Amino acid sequence: MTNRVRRSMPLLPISIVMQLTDLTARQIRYYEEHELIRPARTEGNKRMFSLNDVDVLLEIKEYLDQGLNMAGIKKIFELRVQPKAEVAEQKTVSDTELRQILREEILQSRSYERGGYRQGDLSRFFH
Amino acid sequence: MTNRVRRSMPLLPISIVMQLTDLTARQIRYYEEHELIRPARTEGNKRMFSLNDVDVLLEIKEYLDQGLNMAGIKKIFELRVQPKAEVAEQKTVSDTELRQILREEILQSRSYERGGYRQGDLSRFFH
DNA sequence: ACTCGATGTTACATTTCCTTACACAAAAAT
DNA sequence: ATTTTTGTGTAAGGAAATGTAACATCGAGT
Repeated sequence: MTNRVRRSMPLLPISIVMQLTDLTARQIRYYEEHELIRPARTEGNKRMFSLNDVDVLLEIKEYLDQGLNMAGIKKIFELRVQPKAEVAEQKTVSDTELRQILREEILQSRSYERGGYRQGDLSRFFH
Repeated sequence: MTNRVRRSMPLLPISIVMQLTDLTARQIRYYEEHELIRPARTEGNKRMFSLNDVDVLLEIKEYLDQGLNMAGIKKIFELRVQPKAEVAEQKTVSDTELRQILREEILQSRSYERGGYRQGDLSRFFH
C-alpha cells in the first residue's frame, strides 16, 4: 500500500536527478513540458522529484535511445493501465501529508532492526 | 551488500530533511557541528543528506527528548560497533560512484517488475 | 545571579534553480 | 530540395534555497 506512496514522494532536487539519470536539466524540463513527468513544486517553485519520476526518466531515455520520439513515448505511457486505487490515492494525499506519513513510518520502523549497525536502518522504509 | 550503499547515498537537500525530521536547519547544522552526522557537500558547498543521515537525525531527536545531551548522544554513537566491511566500503566508494551504481541498478531492476503499473518500479531498489 | 548548552534570529554572500528566448543540427514533412 | 519540426544547447536575469557568522534567548544546573 504505502509502497506506492513512498515512491511517489517528492524528495529529490533536479541536480540529483540529473546525476541519477545522466540527463541535463534542459532535457528533464522538456519532458515535463510534454507531461511525461509531473514533479512537485516547492513553495518557491522549485521542482522536487520522486523516485517514480526518476524511474520514468530512465525509461524515457531508454526509449529515445531506441529511436522513439516524444509522441511515441507519450502514447506508451498513456496505454499503461493505471489502477484506480492509485489514482484515488494520488488525488487525496498532499505532499505534506506524504512526508508526515513517511516520518511516522521511519519512527516506527527503527525500533526493530537496530542491531550491530552504527546507525538506525531506514531501508525497511523503502519497500 | 548494496543496501548499505543505497542508504548512504547523498540525495536529499536540507529542506526535505527538515520536513522529514521536523528539525530546523539550525538544529541540523548544530548536530553536524558536533559530528553526529557528516552530510556530503555539493560543488557549491550545499549539504546533501542520505537516508542514513535522516535516520540518525531522528534518533538524535529521540534521545534529546529523553533528556540526553550532545555528549551522551555522541558517546552512544561512538559505542556502536561498526562492521569492518562497512568501513572499507565507505572509504573506497565515492559519491559519484555511488550514484553510478544506483543508476545501473535501477536500469537492471526495472525490466522485471513492470506489470500493470503506469510507471516502472524503483522500489526494488530500496532494499 | 551566572554559566553553559541548545536553539532562534538576523544579515549578507553564494549557489541553485526558474523562466524565457534564441540557436542549431538532425529528422521529418512538404 | 527546401521547409518545418524536434530535441537539445546556451545565455540572461531574477528568485529561492542554502551557506557562514554573529549575536540573542532561554532553561537547567551551579
